[in-house]
Amino acid sequence: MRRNTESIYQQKVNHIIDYISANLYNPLKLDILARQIHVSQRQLLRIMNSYLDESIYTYIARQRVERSILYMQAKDINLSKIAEMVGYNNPQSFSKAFKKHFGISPRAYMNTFQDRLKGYVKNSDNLINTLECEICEEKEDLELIYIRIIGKYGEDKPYETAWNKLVCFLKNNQAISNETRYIGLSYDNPNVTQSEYCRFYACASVNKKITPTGEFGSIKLQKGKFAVYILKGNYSGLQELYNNISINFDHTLRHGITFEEYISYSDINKEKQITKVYIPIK
DNA sequence: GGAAGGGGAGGTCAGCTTAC
DNA sequence: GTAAGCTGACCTCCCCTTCC
Repeated sequence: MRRNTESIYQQKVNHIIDYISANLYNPLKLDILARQIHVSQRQLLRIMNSYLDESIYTYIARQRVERSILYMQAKDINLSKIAEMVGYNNPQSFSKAFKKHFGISPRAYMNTFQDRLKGYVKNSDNLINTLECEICEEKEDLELIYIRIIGKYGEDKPYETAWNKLVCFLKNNQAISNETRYIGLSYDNPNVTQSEYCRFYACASVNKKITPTGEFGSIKLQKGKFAVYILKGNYSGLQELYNNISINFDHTLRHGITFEEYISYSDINKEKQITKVYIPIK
């Protein structure tokens, strides 16, 4: 493939992936998506097949049922509502798609999840004490430039390559300053999404307008309140921290905190060896 | 000449409706 | 929650044209 074409395609893929992520509850017909990036429906299929390693239709269906898992973790939402929230017009279609993907019905999955929570509550006091957590508020939206990695979280080589590419891109655009923040966005829960499909965005904040090209994209983190978990030392304890946070949902719920969306990010500060994991909250 | 992109045809399957 | 039947959207293949 020609270099220029590849660069254009990567931008189109970035746009479509971000569009799907933000519009899962809407009809995502092929013609609508094709219009988003000004290509024919056939060309859209070709481009996405080659970059996603799965058809766009499979990708959308997978995103929908995986997103539904997150909504199931909130109380007082029934299956009909969840089906609607992830783009299904009726719960039957949602149930069918869910069972095809996970092998069990949504109702069975929710029951299993509630049982796990009950087990967690019994032992929660010890766990709570091991987590250092604070609430912070970001006063301004954060403009970010990102490069996407799809694959197992924490794989050294692709992550190092991505961060190096990002820094190089920023340097070329004279966009690095002392105030630059390096942020990792984790969009998928590896306990739900197969590791080879997990999406991680290596991001850096920018305080001037930059037009992303090729594999780089731009994204805005909304201002608001966050629960911030802090990991001191190297990254070897990061996985354990994420595990603790994921089973700590009930702890946060009992403190009046609910999840709006499963977008967490790590604020990376290599000099101080501190990683902050942010969970957006209401 | 090779890459990119479109057209057509036939098969497949997701989604919807309905019934239980 | 499950199953059957129907419909339309999607996928795949092959071939052709256009573009660089």
